[in-house]
Amino acid sequence: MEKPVRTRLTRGESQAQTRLRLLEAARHEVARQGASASVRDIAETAGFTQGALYAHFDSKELLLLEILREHMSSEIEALETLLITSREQAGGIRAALNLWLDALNSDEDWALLAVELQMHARRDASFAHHYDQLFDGHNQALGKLVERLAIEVGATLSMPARDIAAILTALAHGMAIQRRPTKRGTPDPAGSMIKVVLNRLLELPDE
Amino acid sequence: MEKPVRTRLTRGESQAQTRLRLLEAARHEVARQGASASVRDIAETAGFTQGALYAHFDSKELLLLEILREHMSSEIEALETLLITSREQAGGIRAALNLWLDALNSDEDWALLAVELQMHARRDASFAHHYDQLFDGHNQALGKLVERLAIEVGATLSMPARDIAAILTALAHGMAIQRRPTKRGTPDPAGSMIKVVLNRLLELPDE
Amino acid sequence: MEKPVRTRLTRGESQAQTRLRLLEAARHEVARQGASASVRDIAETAGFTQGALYAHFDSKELLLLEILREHMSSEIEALETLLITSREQAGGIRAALNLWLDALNSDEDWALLAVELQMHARRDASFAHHYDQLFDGHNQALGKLVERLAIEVGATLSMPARDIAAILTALAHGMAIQRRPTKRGTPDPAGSMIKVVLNRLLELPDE
Amino acid sequence: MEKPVRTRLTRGESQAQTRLRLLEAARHEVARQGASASVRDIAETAGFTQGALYAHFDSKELLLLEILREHMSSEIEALETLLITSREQAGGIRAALNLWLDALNSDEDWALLAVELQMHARRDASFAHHYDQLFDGHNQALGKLVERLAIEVGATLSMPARDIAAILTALAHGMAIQRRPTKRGTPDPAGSMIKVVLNRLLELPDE
DNA sequence: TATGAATGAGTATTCATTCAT
DNA sequence: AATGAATGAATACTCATTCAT
Repeated sequence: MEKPVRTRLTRGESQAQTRLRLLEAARHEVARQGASASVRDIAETAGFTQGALYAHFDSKELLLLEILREHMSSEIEALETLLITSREQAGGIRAALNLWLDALNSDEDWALLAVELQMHARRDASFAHHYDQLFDGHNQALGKLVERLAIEVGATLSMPARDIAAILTALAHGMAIQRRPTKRGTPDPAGSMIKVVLNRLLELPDE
Repeated sequence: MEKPVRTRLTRGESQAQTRLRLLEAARHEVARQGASASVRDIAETAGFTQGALYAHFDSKELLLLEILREHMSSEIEALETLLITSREQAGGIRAALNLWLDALNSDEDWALLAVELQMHARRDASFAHHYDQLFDGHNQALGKLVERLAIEVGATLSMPARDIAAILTALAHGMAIQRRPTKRGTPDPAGSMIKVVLNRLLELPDE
Repeated sequence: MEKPVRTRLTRGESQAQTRLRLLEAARHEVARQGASASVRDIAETAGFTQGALYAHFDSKELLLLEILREHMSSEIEALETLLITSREQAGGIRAALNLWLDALNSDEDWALLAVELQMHARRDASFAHHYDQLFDGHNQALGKLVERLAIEVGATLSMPARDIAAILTALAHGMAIQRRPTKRGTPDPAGSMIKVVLNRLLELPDE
Repeated sequence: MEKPVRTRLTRGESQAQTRLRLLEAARHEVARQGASASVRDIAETAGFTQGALYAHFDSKELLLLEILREHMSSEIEALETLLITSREQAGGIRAALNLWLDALNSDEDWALLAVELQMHARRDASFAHHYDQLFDGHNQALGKLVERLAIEVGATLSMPARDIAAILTALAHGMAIQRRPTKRGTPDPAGSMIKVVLNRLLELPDE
């Protein structure tokens, strides 16, 4: 209709911007509707067409995997920060551990997205390849953090750190799907259970 | 497949038989395709029409819920048996505990079905009502078993038995979706992890 | 399940009773759901099976036609009574005329049923045969009443009485489908419009 | 049917053309089968898929409503033209009035479509919203025409013009569903009845 | 006479994906 | 690079009707 006047983006810039807007829209729609958000909705929210979406991502699931990847990496980063700052902070490592687990457990929406992609991976071998790569990377990173945490609190690991990481993830996922949508404000009982489990695995007494 | 010997079935018998064949077919198809198995496939496998299926079950999900219910109740039964026989057997309670957990964890297909129905319950409030009822019942029964087990092994429970049951279920579900379809015979690493977690929660030393 | 103890009905009595209960149930369900009430619902309400229903009526529509027939004949009867009693009553024929039209117009549910059966008759020639027979009979009876009414009030008919009857019916049906389900107690504007039309056709002044 | 000459359509043109073809097909199928024409049939007749149909219209009923809307607006237009040209023509206003009513009454198929959508509106509140809007607009426009017509013929209105419009519509609908498919060429008796009614409501003598 | 299990063809609607422009 | 119209196959579910018992 109207001729848009733009401050000339280079091809690359514009391409990257479109991609970002698609990812942002996907994040928004997945938060609202879960992984069953439709490609149409995501594209519309981004202000683009479905075709544009497919120009940037080979499938709906690979788009969702991308936003999961970003979330996971920022989660790891946050945990690292927490681990570092806790040393210098009041309350000591124990308080930090609590914060850590709360962070791990807080993202119900993300856990559900991960579950749905994991289920999809079971059915689609080619997608499984991509998913596993992401999962393994995340699990390894989480394992390293657990290791550092154990050293920090002077705990002995009763099993490989990677396995503990896998347990924590499984537990978070398993509890996320159990949870019925709760009243806002209600503290989530899943959180405290996960804490107890980790304490036990690190052979620490409960609080 | 087989030529049925029709020694004149009464109406009630025939109805019950149809119902059983539908449940059997559902079990088979769900094992193959997961909960996304279509009503058409299930009905066809059973050798009936879709209409017949709906004459016996109000919705696809309620049919799947039914087979999950049967499985859960036979699982509880098996665990009870295990608990009783272990007392009199060699190897003592520890060996029994291992068997117990293996049993809990071995049913990957069932865990996946439970996960899919749980996800469905999140989206459909009326189904959630039915699902929750089943889940709560199962969790309570499992909790009671955990309690008896703790007494048996002389362990102290660090949290309500129901919570431990919920954790075990969450863990089994969470690990089931992590697993890729594996070669038959491969021992499943998830099993040993769950064992460690339960040991820790019961404050028992690992083996 | 249980063996019913009955005071032995003859075959004919029991048959007639079943028929009556089916008709009664049909009336009830049609009042609730309209002509789209399902055969299953009707049979269940009657306490019988669908098969029993088909033993008594050749099709769903012929059952509905039957209850429409009964209603129409009792409607004609009521109008005749009204016509007779009005002569001897205070308020004279004018008051009676009003009552008459209110009666004609009051049965929204029946009008809707008639409309749905009429639409069905357009699509199904064999049913049309039955329907037309009923309709023509009713129209003729209504026409005769209009004639007597005209004599009673000393009016001149500007067209064949049968045509006036057809117009009244068409108007009642046409207004019934225009109406949205209204609050109970709200006086229906359609009623007064029909009155004016009849007054005009009888060349009477409005009130 | 015809070989389209593709002088390169713009996207908008092509979209509009598809829409038109769908509407055209809907008109055709509705004329043949009534409002119960299936989405599948309509889409096939148009030469598209069901999906394409749903890309253009939110539901089957909204598509049908659209073709009813177009018909109603062209009907109003035709009546306006008739009203204007009648003044200057031989036969005077009386002849015009006859033509007018014939036009009003002639479209049996459309009346039936309106009836079916009206019945659907009774069952579906959200559709009722759309339908009522169309109906009210049409009724108002028709009322204005009745008013102008009354002035033209020097008649006094015995009730609000809108009510007369509603009566005419109800009568046309009510007669349309009464009618059995007639032999071509047979003059429709419904027409003359409606004429008499309008004459009476305008307090004009019959011809 | 009444049963009720089973049929089978039907319905509207949804969706990720493609491709000519 | 982005469009967006169109695809086509799949989905759960409904219903009047039949028929062996």
